[in-house]
Amino acid sequence: MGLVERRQRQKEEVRNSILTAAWEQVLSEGWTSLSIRKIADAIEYSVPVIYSHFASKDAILLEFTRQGFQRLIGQIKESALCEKEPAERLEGIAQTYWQFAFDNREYYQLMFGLGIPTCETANHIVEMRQFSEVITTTINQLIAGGPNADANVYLKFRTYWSILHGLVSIQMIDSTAATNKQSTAVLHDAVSGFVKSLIH
Amino acid sequence: MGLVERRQRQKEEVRNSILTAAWEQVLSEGWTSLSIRKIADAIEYSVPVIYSHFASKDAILLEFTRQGFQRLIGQIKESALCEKEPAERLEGIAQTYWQFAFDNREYYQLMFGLGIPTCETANHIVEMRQFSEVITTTINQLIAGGPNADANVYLKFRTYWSILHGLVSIQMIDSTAATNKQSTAVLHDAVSGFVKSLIH
DNA sequence: TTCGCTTTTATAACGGTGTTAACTTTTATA
DNA sequence: TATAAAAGTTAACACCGTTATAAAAGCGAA
Repeated sequence: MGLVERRQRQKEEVRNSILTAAWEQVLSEGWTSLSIRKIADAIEYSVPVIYSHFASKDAILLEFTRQGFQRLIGQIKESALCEKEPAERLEGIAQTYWQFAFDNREYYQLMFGLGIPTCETANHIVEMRQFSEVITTTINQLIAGGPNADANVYLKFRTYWSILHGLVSIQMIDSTAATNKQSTAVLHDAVSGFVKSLIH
Repeated sequence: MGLVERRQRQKEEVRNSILTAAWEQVLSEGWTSLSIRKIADAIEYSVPVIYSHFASKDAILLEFTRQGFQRLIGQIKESALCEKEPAERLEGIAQTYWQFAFDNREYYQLMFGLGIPTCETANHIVEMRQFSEVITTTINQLIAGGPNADANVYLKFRTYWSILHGLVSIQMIDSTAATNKQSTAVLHDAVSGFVKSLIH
């Protein structure tokens, strides 16, 4: 008798309905006004049911953070496969990162904006490490054999990521200021500058 | 009779006590757990008194944002005076910006972290425009007569600012990762790369 | 089928938040 | 001294996250 299995499946369904209801609220009202009570209302269950699936509101946000990183790393790996040359790969990753941020503003804001993932929470997200790995590997390929072969790769990764994050968040702050074309030009400018500094 | 003046002075004192009480709370517990009620408790007044000085909690946060920009622009102008050469000036401003962010983590997080100042709120802060002006002017001095004299200065400003903000916020996310010396090295690296791209 | 046990779900409360309406006290003026 | 204005307080409203407690439902054994 697949009784316990059916129950498991039903539980899973409720869990998913919680997440989709939460996501709809985030899309229509933003992260700040997301509330457990409104989720309960939307899925037509009482509040404590939510707490039998998630330990706290933060746990729900963490789940979305995880999802966000999963998406991001998926798209980045995909774009990394397209380019053979490390230099072009770094350019492609940058474009993908940028695209992700503005295709998924809510995700990006949760992942890096408010909340500010501390070292503890961020390190618990496996996908974050993958993100770091893909880029670090590419940088390594780029500088191997060059004049900067002895550079601290982790520091270089941080610089690269900083450039991306900085450009994205400044663009998000005043998104009316520059056109999309201008902004991607800035992105290209900054990244190519970084790449040049690595191989010269 | 300096009666109305005395009252004005007393009102001002209460206003200041609100801000200092709020600031103490922020220092000890962070922005998220700052509350009107706790402020009222600290200054030994009832809650509505606070609302006779500030229209809302956001108004209090806005006041601190203003203060933050005031400090930042003050320190930046000071450091800009030290250096005559535009290239070194940009280096100095970057160091000052970095220093400000980590000397005043709470300010920086309020100004750029949570909340994410939208274009509307940010533009109402006069000091923000000054910030933009000082840097834009310096960039202009740097590229005038060079091979990039026709570059879009505003875009270049955005790139510069993005580099700074990116480095600072990534450093804040995992502040245990790199030593201060390494981080300022990264800062120098990134900024000098930017400067080179402007004059070559 | 009915009893009892376990799982699931709901009600209601606790302590907290920002905000404001209504009331009281103090203060200064005519 | 009466009166109008200012200052301040109490208490409420409508929320929030979280949880203790009670009710309902589902299921196995008698």
